[in-house]
Amino acid sequence: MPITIYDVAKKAGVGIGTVSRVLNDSPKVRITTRNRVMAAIQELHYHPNPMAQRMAYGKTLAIGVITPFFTRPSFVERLRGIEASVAESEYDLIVYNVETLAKRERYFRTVPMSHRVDGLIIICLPPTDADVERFIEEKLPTVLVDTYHPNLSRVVVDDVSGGRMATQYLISLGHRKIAYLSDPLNDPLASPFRFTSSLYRYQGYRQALEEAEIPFVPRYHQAAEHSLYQAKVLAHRLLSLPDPPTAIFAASDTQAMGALEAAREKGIRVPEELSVIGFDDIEIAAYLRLTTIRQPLYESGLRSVEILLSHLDRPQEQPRQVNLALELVIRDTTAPPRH
Amino acid sequence: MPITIYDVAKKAGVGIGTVSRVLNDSPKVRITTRNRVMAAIQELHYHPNPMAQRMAYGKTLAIGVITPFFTRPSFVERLRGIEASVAESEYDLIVYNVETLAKRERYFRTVPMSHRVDGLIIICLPPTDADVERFIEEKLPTVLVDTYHPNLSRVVVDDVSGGRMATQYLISLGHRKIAYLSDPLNDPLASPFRFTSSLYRYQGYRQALEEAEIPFVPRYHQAAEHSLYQAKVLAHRLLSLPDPPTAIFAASDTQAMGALEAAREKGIRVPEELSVIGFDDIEIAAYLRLTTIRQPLYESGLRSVEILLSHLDRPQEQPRQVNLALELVIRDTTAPPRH
DNA sequence: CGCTATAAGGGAAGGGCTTTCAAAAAATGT
DNA sequence: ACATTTTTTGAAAGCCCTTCCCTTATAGCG
Repeated sequence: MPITIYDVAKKAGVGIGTVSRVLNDSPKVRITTRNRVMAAIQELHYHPNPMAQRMAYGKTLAIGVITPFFTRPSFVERLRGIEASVAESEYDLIVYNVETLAKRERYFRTVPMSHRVDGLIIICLPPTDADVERFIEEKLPTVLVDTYHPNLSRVVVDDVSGGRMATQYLISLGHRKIAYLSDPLNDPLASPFRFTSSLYRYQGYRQALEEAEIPFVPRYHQAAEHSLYQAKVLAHRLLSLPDPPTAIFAASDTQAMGALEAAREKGIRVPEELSVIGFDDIEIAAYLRLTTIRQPLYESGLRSVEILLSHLDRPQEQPRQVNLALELVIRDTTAPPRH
Repeated sequence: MPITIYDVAKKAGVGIGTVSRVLNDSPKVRITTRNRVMAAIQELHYHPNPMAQRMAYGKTLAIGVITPFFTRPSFVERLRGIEASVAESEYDLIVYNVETLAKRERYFRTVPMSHRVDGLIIICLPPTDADVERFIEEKLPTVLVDTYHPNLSRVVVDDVSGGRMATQYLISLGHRKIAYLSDPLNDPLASPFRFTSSLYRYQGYRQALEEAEIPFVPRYHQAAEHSLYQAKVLAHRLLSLPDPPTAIFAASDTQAMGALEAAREKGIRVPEELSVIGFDDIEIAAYLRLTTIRQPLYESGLRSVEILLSHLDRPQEQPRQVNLALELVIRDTTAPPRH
């Protein structure tokens, strides 16, 4: 019942090869013939069957993205960039959402074997060496976003330097009692997906302290599962210390919001009595007038697609790394400490 | 180079038909033969080429979802439900994100013709009659979520009743000066995607007022583009009226947050001096202790997939409607007005 | 005007699977 | 053990494209 290339060929009085050539803009078809074919296509409302095309091409014309995207606005923003970019290409975007370790395992194992996508983008989920070996064995071009593996292309920011940037800024304002509020850094139980950015930001924080010869106070580092609520709890703990910090560097804007909320509950004025700086610059940060380190989330999505498409064109290409710039965005939640 | 069904057949010493039967769990293959084939599959690490399967089946084994999902957390939550459900099926999930009218047009036109998906889910974007005609003509099973068309299956909530519920609750607390804060209701320019829920909630609001014989005050209805910031602006306007409302019903939790923020900026205490009620019960609402009308966002995604899969099994099925329940969630942003 | 060089087009092969059909093998009954 | 039924299996057809090879039409040239 559906119209095939044969119907078009018959109607136009040509062979199917010619129709296909018209479809694929092959130069070797006379303009008059082309017009005849085009007319037939119009008339029959013909649309080539994409599955047959994919079969013939030996490609799936699909790109997969594995992401833990629903827990944090930052993932969604990256995904938004990816979708925008894929939409401009001939590829479809297939989304695999990871919320559990089981699903992570499943997707990391089955997606490469199943040959359902021509290329893969992975957001924030660091693959193991074994995973990567599998990707390469299956010849599945893969690009990482906000995570790293030496054998895969990746789009990253320098989180260490971002951590330093934030901390240095607080120091430059005159702060010396600076806390770092994050998700768990090394505990695979508490952080099963092994997100790494908080750890690197922590390292930057430590570096900045050291450079300024400010001794690190272990109690000033508080970590818990990533959520607004948990962040608020941690901030309460920090602000209840006998010698509370005058500034809090939160590993994400979401966590910074928790800190702001805690301060509000304790009646501590921001930025007069407490400075807060976040990380990411998600949409709501501008609204809250939150000082933060901006990373180009949307752009990271765009760039990852760009790299992937280039790998798809040239399968032999070497992995490459794109570093996106971080930027300090000063708003209203940071100020010099009192006297 | 890739391993095909022929390699497996040769290795197992059977015909390709038999391999295919094993692959598809056909009952008519002897257990001994099946084992032999299985062994060959294992040994060769064979995975059937999905494109060839789709070609042979005449199906794409993909479900598309068209959504404006990146602007509001509620869309993401619905999408999360859809992904979870699709992941349990044999289908892939292809995401089409709509941010502009142009993209809406493009997806609504091309997705049905292109035969890239077997079924379609559309979130919050009401299709026109012409759109629906196209879906039906192309025999593309389609399910709507949070929007309506008589000829398509849909998963909805009763927004009118939700609007009443919210307003009645405020009235029951003793409020009589109740504002409604929403996105534009009828202006297609300001609301190009024709989201309808705010309008229905407004109708419920009006009904509740009428039932309580509270005259409707036009200035108490303020509308602007959906965003936290715009909502704050509107709330400021409401709170600066000569006779300001004692309660604000916001058409979404995001907008309720704007109202809370405005109150805070004006030094108006919530809930003592101002009650605020939202709609949706997105994640952050619990954290903010926001009173709201909960709608089952995640579940709406699950259910839509369920219906779609059933339509895919039985193409002749009649469109059906699933109504999900709304629920008043009382938290800390609502209280009786002061004396 | 005939011959060659080139452009254009027809049609078969191929891609990897499912499914149908007919043949072979096994099971059953006598 | 043989005929008959039932189960199991192999092979071919079909799904709808793209591409390659070869033929035919056109153009160019002497």
